[in-house]
Amino acid sequence: MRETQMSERPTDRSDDGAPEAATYDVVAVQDKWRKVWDDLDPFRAGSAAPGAEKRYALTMFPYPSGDLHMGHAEVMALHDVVARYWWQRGHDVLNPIGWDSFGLPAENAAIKRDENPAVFTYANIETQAESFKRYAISFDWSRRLNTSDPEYYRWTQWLFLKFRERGLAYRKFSPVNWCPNDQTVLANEQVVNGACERCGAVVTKRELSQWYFKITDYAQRLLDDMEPLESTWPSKVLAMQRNWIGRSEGAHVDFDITLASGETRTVTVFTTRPDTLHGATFMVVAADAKLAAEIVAPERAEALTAYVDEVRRSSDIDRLATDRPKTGVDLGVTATNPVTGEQIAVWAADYVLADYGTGAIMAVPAHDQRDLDFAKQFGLPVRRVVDTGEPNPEETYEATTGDGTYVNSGPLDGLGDKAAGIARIIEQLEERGTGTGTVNFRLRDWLLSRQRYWGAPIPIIHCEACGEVPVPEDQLPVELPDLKGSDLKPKGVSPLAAAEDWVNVSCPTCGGAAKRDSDTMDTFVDSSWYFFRYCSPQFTDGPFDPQAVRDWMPAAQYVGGVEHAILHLLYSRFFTKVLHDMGMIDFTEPFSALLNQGEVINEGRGMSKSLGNGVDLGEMIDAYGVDAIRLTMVFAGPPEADIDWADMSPGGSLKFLQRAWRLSGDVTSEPGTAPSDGDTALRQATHRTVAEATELVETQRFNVLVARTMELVNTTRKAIDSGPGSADPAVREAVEAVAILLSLVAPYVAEEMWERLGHEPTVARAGWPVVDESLLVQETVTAVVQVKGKVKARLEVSPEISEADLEQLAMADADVQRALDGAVVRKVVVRAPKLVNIVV
RNA sequence: GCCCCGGUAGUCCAACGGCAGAGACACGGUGCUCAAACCACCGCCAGUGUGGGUUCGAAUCCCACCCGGGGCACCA
Repeated sequence: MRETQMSERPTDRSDDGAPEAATYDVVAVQDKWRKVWDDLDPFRAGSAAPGAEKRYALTMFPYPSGDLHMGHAEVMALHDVVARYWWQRGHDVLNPIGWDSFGLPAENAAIKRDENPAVFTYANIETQAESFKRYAISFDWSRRLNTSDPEYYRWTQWLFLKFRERGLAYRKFSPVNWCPNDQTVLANEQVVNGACERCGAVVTKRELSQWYFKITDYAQRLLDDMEPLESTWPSKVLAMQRNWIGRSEGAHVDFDITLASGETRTVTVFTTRPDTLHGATFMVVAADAKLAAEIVAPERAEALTAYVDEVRRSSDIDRLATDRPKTGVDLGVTATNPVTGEQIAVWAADYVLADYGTGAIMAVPAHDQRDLDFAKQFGLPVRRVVDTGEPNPEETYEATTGDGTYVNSGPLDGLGDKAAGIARIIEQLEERGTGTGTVNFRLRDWLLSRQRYWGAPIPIIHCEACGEVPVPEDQLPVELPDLKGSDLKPKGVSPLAAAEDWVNVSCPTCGGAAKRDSDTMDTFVDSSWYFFRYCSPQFTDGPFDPQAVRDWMPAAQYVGGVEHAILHLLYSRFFTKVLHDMGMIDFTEPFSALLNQGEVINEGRGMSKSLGNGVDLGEMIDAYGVDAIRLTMVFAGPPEADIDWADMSPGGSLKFLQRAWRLSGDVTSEPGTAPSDGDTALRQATHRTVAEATELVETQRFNVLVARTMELVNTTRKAIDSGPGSADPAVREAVEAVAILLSLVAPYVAEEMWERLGHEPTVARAGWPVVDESLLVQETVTAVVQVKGKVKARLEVSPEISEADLEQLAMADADVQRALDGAVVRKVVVRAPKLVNIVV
């Protein structure tokens, strides 16, 4: 990182007694107020005045992998501006904190250290809690929860069983993503570019029997319910979710395949272009799907097996390579095109995905580049059925995908409208019973089983006689057995399976010998409902107290990283809808507004051990103090933009805070002095700043809020040194406003200022200054006179001036007349009281 | 390939379609000092990525392109 001017201590001292500007001792101030706040407990939800509006300020709970880092510092600083602002506005605020404390890092650490993951986990939680307190986030510390506490995961398990009762949790045997490094399966959402989202290992496939949540049942609602979030969620997140859900309209079309045995088998394909059915000249099925093996002609079976082996060997990463030549194998059977009656070849290829649509496609090479590449590779026929006016793809091997006039398409010929073409074909297919209009989603069900130890056990008992038996509710939680060290080593099956005493139980239904399900749940299950639990963390009659949830939810503001766009945020929305359908809540979206903060990077790149460009939060706080670090984070730029720490100057932030603090020592009037006799210009500046600050916080322009506060500090400094002087009541009013504004960002110095101004703690609950509207009214405003858009004169006018008067004044101005130079005025645009534009 | 977000002084960033500069960093100067740091004051630097369009007027709206960052991607 860039050289920063670090002093030994965050305060500058001189060795001799030379005159110097007063500074406060950052460390002493932090120690002092920590204790006071611990006693006052000022942020307890429910502590606002009776009848206060309730606001839920939520921030994504941390994973306890170590101490807090720069990223936490940023997200919490931004989040806390909003939470503290709401308190100042008199709202009742719920600002809870807890830990997402199940997960692999703790388990891996436990294997290394030969201990139980709880040791590492709970030690880190204490470290982070202490750091959060030092960092002065306005949490309600009475609501702490950890997802790894049995009293929490009891309800995670309970929810799983409720989902299962509703048919939303089920087990199936199918190919799954397998991380060979973490030795567990992964959800689709956790596979990024063919690699494990957590560890980066290349993901392979396995066939396993696993638990799934039926999130696909909610695909359409997850899509539809985004509409009201349009103005309060980042469009990027909405776009990513839409993309992930991947709705596409089209048709299922049935093709009859004549098998080698002479039997006929109907295979359904999904297409978004049923209108091009007349151009379907061959069919392709996913090579790795069962279907391929079932329909292949005997003499082609060996070739198919060889091909499938080849495909299996290549990882998803290889498959992602663009411009890879098309590969495939002829299955030796033919299908009947349902509209043309033609016999077309059936191939297997890896460019058709087994788990999208039906795993089989009709290939229309003329109008799909992938199909065309395949046709070219294997010499399959190409037939144009839409004339787009472009060169014929039969000759150019450039597929045309746009609109055009149908040709070679029987009844569609001559039609020029795609929508009509699609509608007509679907109608025809439905009449004949060979197809139907349909909607397809890219979203897959959520695979929730994990073959690891440190998670919530799946509360199911497998009995040979009774099958899957849910653990009775009164036996929840199913607690983890106390395993440690090598017992936890990943071996491809859950470590729980080897815990004989734990896994062998009697069946709750028949009493016979049975085994517990030895998998644990994906930790994203834990985090899909923690924000409900926060509303009543000690509740024992259910996952949450319905009244408490009614009081606080949906969360008014959720702050966290965009990396959860299609993971946590999608899953939480799904959980909320299910809870709604269960009748447990009366809303369907958990988070009314979402803010994605940017990342803290260094020298243009993400901080990482390998780059050696990490910045240590603890060291930064030791060098500059909590307030300066928080201020730097908030002032850096718009909250959603990345912060390059190399461009930041925490030293400058500290300098500003010292400057603001100094003001509080210069105020000589008594606390409670009425400001009405104070200097009007300074009063106007104060009230304008507060009015604007209100707007700025509410529109999340926190960096500008800081700039406005700096401006007020500068103005007040001038008023003290070369204006009305330190005794003027307006100076007190201004400095008190500065303290309150700063309390959102720099709580320690704000508190110190508040005390020096003669007030009792805590400034955090002092209340937002009331704006005197009359002080916002300006006696004169500057009107700009433009000639052809160029400024030629400025006039001081009344804000109430009429358009006619302003025009007259403008035309009479000497500079304007000179600029006009006798030219003919064609038009005069008047926007009283601010502007006149004369067009010549 | 498709979809988002961004491009304004040396740097980080402001600017309801209406004076391009709020704030800060860095830099320079003056005062204070033996000197420096600190502090106070003053100064400094851009016409808004490029090309068109709309408009009385565009950093802002529209179109095309360039550059940077991110997301999705053999999704039928």
